[in-house]
Amino acid sequence: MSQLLLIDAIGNALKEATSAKSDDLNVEILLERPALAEHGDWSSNIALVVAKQLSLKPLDLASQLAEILNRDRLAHIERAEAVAPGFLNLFLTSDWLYEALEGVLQKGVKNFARHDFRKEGELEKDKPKKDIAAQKTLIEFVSANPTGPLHAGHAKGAVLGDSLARVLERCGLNVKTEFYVNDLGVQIENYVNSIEAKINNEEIPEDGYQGVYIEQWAEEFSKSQEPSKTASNTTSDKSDDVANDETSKTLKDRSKLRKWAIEKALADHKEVLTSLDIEFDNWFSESSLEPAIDKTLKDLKQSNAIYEKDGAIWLKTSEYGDDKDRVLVKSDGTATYLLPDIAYHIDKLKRADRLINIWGADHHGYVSRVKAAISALGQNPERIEFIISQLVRLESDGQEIKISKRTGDIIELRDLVEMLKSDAVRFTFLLHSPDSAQTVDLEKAAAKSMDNPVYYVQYAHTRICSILEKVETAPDATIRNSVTKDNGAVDLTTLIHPAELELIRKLSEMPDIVEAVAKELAPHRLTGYLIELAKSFHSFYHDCQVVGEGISPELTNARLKLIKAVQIGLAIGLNLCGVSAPKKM
RNA sequence: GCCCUCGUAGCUCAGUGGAUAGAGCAUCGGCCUCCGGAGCCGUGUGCACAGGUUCGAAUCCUGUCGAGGGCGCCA
Repeated sequence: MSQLLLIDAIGNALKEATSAKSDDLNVEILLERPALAEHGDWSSNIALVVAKQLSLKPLDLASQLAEILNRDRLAHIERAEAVAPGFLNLFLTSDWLYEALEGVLQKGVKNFARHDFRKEGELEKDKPKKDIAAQKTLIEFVSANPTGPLHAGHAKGAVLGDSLARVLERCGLNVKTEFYVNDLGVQIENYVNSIEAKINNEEIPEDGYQGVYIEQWAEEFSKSQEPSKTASNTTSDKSDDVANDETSKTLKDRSKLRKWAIEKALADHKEVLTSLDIEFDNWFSESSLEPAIDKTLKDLKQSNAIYEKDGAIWLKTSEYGDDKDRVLVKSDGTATYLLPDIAYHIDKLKRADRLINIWGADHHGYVSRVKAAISALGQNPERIEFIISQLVRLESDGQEIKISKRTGDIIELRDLVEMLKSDAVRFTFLLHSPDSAQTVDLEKAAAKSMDNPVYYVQYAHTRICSILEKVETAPDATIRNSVTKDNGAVDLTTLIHPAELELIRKLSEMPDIVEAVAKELAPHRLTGYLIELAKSFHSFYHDCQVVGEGISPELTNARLKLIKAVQIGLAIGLNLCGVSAPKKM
């Protein structure tokens, strides 16, 4: 049952009811699912919206529309009802639910709740799907500096970005994910200095990195340099060392250490991200931008967007809404972080039509600067969208966990995954809006209890698998044989229990939810929906036995179809969250 | 001081201008001869405050108060 048919029907009724005056009536008819069952399956506010410009009373118009719809007796529409102050409520016959159920089973995990926005352009008003589905979308997230392990603060951006990419992909978009590696600049030198200091048993410098990993990695590096352990694969390095004098040897060692340290951090990032089932399509190295950085500076100069003051080069960001101008090149001749970042965005704009950046709230000040630079270079800043994720607060036993980068007192992402497990990390951090300053209680998030929605949802999937297994392995041959195989005809009209109908209804909402997540870039709506779907299933499970004595084969077969469809929905939803759909728990 | 985000139930949070503002947890009380009780059902309380726009505002606008983040020739 397509909403389009209903919208069409209302549109025709509207034309008929207002024939004389509706020539320039240019409104979009929207349907919504009323919160209350007594308000029907679908509801439209169209009469309220257009009444004024037609100088009619909303309720009168709605009544007229209802009359026309009832008179025409369209398929699937049981009745239409006008209700104060002017809503038009549609009640559908229950066969639309059975059709919806069949549709889920036909489409299966592969195609249910899948869209192709590139073809579905006509429905939207303010933001056409075709626009959303620009040819290529590049979504950048995490992008932590390669100066140490990822920490708990990176979790939200990581799961947000990855799940969003999954959802956009399911909506037919060409999506690529990217991790920007800041492997240039002072923070890298500070990092290398810190490891070097540890190697030489010296104090870590003032502006260095303090974490315990520095010591461990220093040790690891030292070990890797011992000839006995590296002889097999570093012969070229050895010969180089022997051939050179002391100074160049030091430089060589330094550059070797830098390379090793960056790769070490990257490997560490990849490892923990993989444990969260996150694989980036591209790891983009800042150092690969060096030629582009010069060009960007020249282009900015040509655009008259920069000037010199106090020996530094400034970008006129204040002309584009920033509160002050910003330095691009410091008086010592080195670039600030902003310059390569501009070059990076220019590069990305060449590779994709639409950019999505997921940044932590601590970087939001950069939004206006990057946009300013993009504008100055003649590009459309609207092509870059930012999701600013508010900082997550961690609690343990109700006490906030203070983190301090200075002292290295942080919770590594690895520890978080170990504590909560990947599924719980992903679901928990997807639970709330990026705009919400979410508080995560570690004990609660780790608990395998009712407190923890991820297990509640997974448990629904497990229960379904358990029932299906029971049927397939039933010792009673009559049960096994009475179950209709996938292609057989099953009478779904035996599904009349409120819990059954509610479950189908909830399941049928899923395509809309997936679409909304993609349009609003709001994965938390998906986790919220999955909790609702699981709740509907658990209620059904409690009220309606699928197999057993006293359940007719017809009913068993219909209910089996129902739970298989729900299984499809749960599997899709969990997968979009990056969470497993287990058969057993 | 300026900018961004937020302020909804005791707590953690949903709520694309719509109808009686919802979940979970916590509290209290029910439900296992039954497919996995990691479950189900019931039980009160709330839109920070003040204006405005609108037929209709938790939602949009303005102001006040409060929280977090930012405002560096750091990243």
